[in-house]
Amino acid sequence: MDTTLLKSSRPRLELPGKREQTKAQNRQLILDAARQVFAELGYGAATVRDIIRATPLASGTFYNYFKSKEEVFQAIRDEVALAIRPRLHEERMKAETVEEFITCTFRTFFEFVASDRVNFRTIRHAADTTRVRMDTPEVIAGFEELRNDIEAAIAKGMFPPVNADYLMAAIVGVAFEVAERMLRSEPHDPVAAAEFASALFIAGVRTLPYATQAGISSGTA
Amino acid sequence: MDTTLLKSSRPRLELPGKREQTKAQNRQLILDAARQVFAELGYGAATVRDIIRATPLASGTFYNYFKSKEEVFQAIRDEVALAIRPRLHEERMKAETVEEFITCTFRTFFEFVASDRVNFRTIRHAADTTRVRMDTPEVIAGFEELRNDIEAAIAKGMFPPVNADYLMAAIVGVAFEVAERMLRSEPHDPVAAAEFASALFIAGVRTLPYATQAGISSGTA
DNA sequence: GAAGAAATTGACGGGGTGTCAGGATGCGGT
DNA sequence: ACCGCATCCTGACACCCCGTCAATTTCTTC
Repeated sequence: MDTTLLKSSRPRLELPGKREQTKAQNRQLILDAARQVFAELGYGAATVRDIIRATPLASGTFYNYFKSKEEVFQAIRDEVALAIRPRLHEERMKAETVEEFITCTFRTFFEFVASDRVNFRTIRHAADTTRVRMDTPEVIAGFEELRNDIEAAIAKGMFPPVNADYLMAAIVGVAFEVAERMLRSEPHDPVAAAEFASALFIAGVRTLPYATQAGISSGTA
Repeated sequence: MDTTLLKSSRPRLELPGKREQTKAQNRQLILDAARQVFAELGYGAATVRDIIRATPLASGTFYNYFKSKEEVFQAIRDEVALAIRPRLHEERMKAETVEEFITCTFRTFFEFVASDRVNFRTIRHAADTTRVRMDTPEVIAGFEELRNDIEAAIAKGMFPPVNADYLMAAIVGVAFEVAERMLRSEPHDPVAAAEFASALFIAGVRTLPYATQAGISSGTA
């Protein structure tokens, strides 16, 4: 569709070459079909054949681009993770207080989810109760970035020395689970969700048990 | 195996009848095999044939007991939910303070997970990053019971009037995600996990935005 | 334009799915 | 003890999905 500078403008520096072009196009065809099919049937019920059938390509071609439906799913998730991760990291780096750190994390996340629920619907089957969550390398990297940011904030004295691993896990758990609830009621209200989650953690980090490694001791009363 | 009072003691009130017996036994055979297979291959890769092969039964017999591998999985999850749900509810009913309410919830949950990781491993593939979470009716009932308990606590004046739905979601999210982390490092320390999660929420509920329906207003500063 | 590289196609062997007719087995009545 | 019935078990079957591969088409390069 987006055939800008195909043969209209100067074919100056590397015009992609028709080979490269259809390659990128086919990949996109498959990804779009997969999003469609996953949203319709749910990840579990969807099949590589379903995806390729929603495409003008032949079944064998699928395997030139992805090894399995799992890998397509990963690619879709990675797209999402790559879109949001830098934003989250950047905002957290600018934070100078606990409040800013927590608030901007949740604010950005919930707003992203609300605006991108097509991708998030992919994860759940409509009529089914099965939820599939795939922690792709990109997603895991996002989690670890959060943990690193927490550790950096502790080092700066911004956070008390809490267990960064558990705090990261808790933030992730609340973010995903509350997002789920948020999507369940129209109209979506990412601001309310973010305020809720932020308040919980802002108060929480002040009283979390301190733990440099694995020891436990109560924080401030 | 457990053939107590089969033909030794008085065959008084309804001895189950051989038919019923083998039926219950076959069901258990399938469930045990399924637990084994899921733990070994992961839910996604496991197949009805794998399960039935780990059993002396024929393939067709499987479908006399369950419609699909999904239904077996549900049955297993329901067993777990039924085992822990009454315990959680009972302890929360006894709670007279926010601290007790929160603490006993997490304490019981994490100790259960640590002692029952066979069932929890079922949910994750060993080498794979795909996580499957199935919210069966029993599990959902457990979530709603938590929300009801929260609402009851609010009515009693024990909790401030927070958004019970979000609070429930947050507790669930933290419980599952922190449990995941807890299981990742040996030896498991459910006490530390519970202390962490409890501290977070005990402080949190004091400052959560109050919301009777969907409105938002800050709680105590 | 021809030779070569690269990508596409669809048929194929292997295996999983759910079903069903036929056989086995416990149950109740005589 | 035996028979007829209902129930359950069995494994073969038809169908579909998977991933591969030789043949073919399409692009690139000289």
